[in-house]
Amino acid sequence: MDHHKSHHRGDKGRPSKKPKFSNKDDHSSKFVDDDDAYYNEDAEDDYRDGEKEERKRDFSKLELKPDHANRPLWACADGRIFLETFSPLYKQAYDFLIAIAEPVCRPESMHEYNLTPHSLYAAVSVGLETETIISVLNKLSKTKLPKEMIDFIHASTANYGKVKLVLKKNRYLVESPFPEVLKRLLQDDVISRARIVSENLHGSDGFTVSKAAGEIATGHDGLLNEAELAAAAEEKETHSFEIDPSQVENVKQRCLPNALNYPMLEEYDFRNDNVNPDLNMELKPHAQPRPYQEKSLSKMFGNGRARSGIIVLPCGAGKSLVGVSAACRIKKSCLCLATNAVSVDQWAFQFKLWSTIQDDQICRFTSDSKERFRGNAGVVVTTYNMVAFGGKRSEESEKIIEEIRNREWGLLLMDEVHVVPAHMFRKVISLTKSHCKLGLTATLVREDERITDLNFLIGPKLYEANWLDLVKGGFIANVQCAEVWCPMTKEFFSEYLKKENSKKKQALYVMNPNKFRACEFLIRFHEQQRGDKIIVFADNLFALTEYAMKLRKPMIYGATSHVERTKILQAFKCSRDVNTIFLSKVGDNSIDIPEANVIIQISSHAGSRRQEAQRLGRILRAKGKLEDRMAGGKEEYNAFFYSLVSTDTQEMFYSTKRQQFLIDQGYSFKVITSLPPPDSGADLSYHRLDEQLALLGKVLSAGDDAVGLEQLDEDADDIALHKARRMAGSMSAMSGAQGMVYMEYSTGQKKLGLGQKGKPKDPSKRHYLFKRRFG
DNA sequence: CATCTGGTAA
DNA sequence: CTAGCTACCAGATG
Repeated sequence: MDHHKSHHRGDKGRPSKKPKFSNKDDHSSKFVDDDDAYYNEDAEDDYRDGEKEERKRDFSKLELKPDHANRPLWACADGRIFLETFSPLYKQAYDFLIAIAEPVCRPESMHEYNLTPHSLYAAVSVGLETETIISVLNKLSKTKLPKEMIDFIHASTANYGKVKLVLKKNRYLVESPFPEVLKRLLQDDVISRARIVSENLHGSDGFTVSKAAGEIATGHDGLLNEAELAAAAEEKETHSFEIDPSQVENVKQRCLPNALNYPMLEEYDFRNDNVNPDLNMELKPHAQPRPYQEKSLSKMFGNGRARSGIIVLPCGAGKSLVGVSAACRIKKSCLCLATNAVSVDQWAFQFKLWSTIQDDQICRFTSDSKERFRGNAGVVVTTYNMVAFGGKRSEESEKIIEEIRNREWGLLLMDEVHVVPAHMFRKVISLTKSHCKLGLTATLVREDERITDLNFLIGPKLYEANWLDLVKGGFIANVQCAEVWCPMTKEFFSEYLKKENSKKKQALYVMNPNKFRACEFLIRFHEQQRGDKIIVFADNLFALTEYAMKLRKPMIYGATSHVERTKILQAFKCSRDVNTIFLSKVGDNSIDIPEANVIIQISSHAGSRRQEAQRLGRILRAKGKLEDRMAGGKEEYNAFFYSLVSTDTQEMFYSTKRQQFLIDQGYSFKVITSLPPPDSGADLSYHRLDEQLALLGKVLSAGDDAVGLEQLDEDADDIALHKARRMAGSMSAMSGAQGMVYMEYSTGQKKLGLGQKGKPKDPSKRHYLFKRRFG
C-alpha cells in the first residue's frame, strides 16, 4: 500500500549498483523509476570502480528469453540475484533461493540475494546437487545464466560433501570415501598436527578403512527413502583418520570455503548408534508442527541422519517445538543451552509440554536449581554461561559440569545462537562432545563477521522461514514499524547545542517534551482506541523513571525485585487496568514478557539492531485468529513498533541504519513526522511552556548521582502497588483521530547515507573467483 | 528454606 | 573506551 515509497528507500540504501534494464516492462520500471538517489550511499572507493563494473552488471547485454515475463529472476554475473515478488512463481523461487543464496534485502516488490560459497555450501549440505542448482536457476531466470555464475557454482560446490566429521565412541574422525582427499587435507599443517595416529592401521595409505554401509536400519515403517538409499550406496568404503578433540575447531576452520575448501559435513547416524543409551521420549499427539516447522525438520533429517546446522525462525514462530521435535527424533541425551535462567525454565517447560519425557529425565542446571536426571540418558537444560563459566564453582556444580563434559551428547540444542558472543560458543562447543548441533535463531545479522563463525562452529543454515509467508499464514503478527520524528523544542535544543557532555546531551534529547507528548499520545491512542497492550522501552534510567512517574505507569528495571516484577507482569497480563508498562534493558533478556502488541522505544541504544530485533520479537506472537484477519479481505496490522527520535540530534544518526534493517527483514516501515497531530494535544503533558521549562530545569539539575535514583525507586514501588490508577479516559478526544495519526513522510528531504556507518560490501572481500574477474 | 547482600567475571 | 546489566558464587538473615 502506502509504504511502497519507503520500500524504495530501502532499495536505494543497498550497496548494489543499479541494474540497468534495457527492456523496460511494467515490472522493471517500478524498479528504476527512482533514479536520482541510487548511488548516493556508496562508499567512495566502491563508487569509483563501480563505474568500471557498471558494464558487467548492465542487464542490457543479456538476452531476455522470449517468455521472460513469466520468469521471476534476474541473475547477475557477480552472483547477485533479484527476485520479483509479484511473480506467480514467487513462492517456488523463494524456497529455492533461500536454500542456495543469502538474502540481502527483502522489501516488498523486489528481493535481492547473493550467491556465496557459504550459501552454496548450505545448499549442498541439505542435499541439492550442483546440476540441480544450475538447471533450476536457469529455469527461473529471465535471461540465460551468465557463464560466470555457472562457473562459480561449479567451482564452489565441486568439493562439497566429500568430507565428514564423525564422533564415534568419544573420538573424532575425519571421514571420506576418497582417500586422495584426505591426503590433500593432511598436507595442511594445522590438520596434520591435529591428527592422532592410531596403532592398528588398515589401509595402505595409513587411513582406517571401514565398510559403513549395509547396516543402515530400516525406518519404523520398514521403508527407506531414496536419499537414504543413495547415502547408503555412497558409503561403501570409508577412509578416515582421527583428530585431537581440542583441535576440532581449527581443523573445521581450515576446511572452510575460504581455505582448503573441503567443508566438513557433520552428520549423526543416530539410528545406528548402539553406544549411547536411548532416551525414551516421543512428541505428544497434540504437538502438531506447522508446515514450516515440519519443513525445517525435514531439512535437518533429510537423509535419515541428523545434520548439524542452523534453523532461522522469527521469535514467536515456535522455535521450541522444532527443538523438542528434533530431540524426540534423535532420542538420545540432549543438552539444551539458553541465554539465561528465565529461558532455561521456559525450555524445560516446553519439553514437558510437547514431549512424553519423564519428569525425572529432564533437569535444569542453573545457579539456583541444580537438578540431576535419573537413569543413563536425559535432557539437561542450562545456560551458556553456566557451561562456559571460568570462575570458581560450587562443589555441586563442579560435579554436574564434569558429567556434562564427559557425556557424549546426541543433540546439542543451542537457542538464540545469534545473541551469544562467539568466544562463548567456542568454549561451549569445545568443552562438550556432541554428535549433532542444532542452532536456533531469529535473525542472522549478516555483515557481522561472527555469522561466518557460526557457519563452521555449528554448521550451515539449514532453513530460513519466509517472514511474510508466516505473517500471511497468521502464524506471527503483522507488524507496522514506524519511526516517529519529534522536533526538539526551542529551549531544549539550544541547551543541547550548548552542552559538551554527551550524557547531558542524551538526557536532553530523550527528555525532549515533544517526544514525551508523542509517547503519551501513542499510549492513549492504543489503549483507548484499540485496547492494545503496550510496552515502552527506555535504556536511559532517568528517562524511564521520569516518563513512568509522569504517566503513572508501572515500570521494571534492573533494581526491581523479583516479587515486584512478577506482580507487575501479572497485572499487565490479566488486569484490564494495567495496559502499559515501562521497561529498561532488563526487558531485552531475562524477563518473560507476556502478550503485548505495541512497543514504543523512547531511547534505543545506538546501532544495536539485535536489540531492535529482539524487542520486535516481543510482539510477534500471533495476535488474533487467522480467520479474523482473513475475514476483512486484506490483512491488517495487529502489532506496532514505534521508535521515537528527536530530530536534528545524535539520535538521527542511526535512523537510516535502523530503517534499512527493518526493511531488509521484510517489515513495512514508515516515518511519522507530526505527532500529536497539529490541532490536538492540548490535553497532553507539557503543553504549556512553563511546564516544559520546569522539566528542562529538572533535566539540567539532575546529576548522574545515584541519590536521585534511590528516591525514584520508592516512587516506582508506590506506583506498582497502587497498580496504576488510570483515569477513565475520554474517548471523545480521540475520536476521528485515526486518519490523522499516520502522516506519511514524503521522500526527498532525507539525507540518505548521512549516518551510514555499515560498510557496503567491499569488492575485495568477495570470493576469489569473483575477485579475479572484476578486480 | 526463601530472600537479600556483596563481590567478581564477562 | 565505559556504563549498564546479568549470571554466578558465597554468606547473612529471619
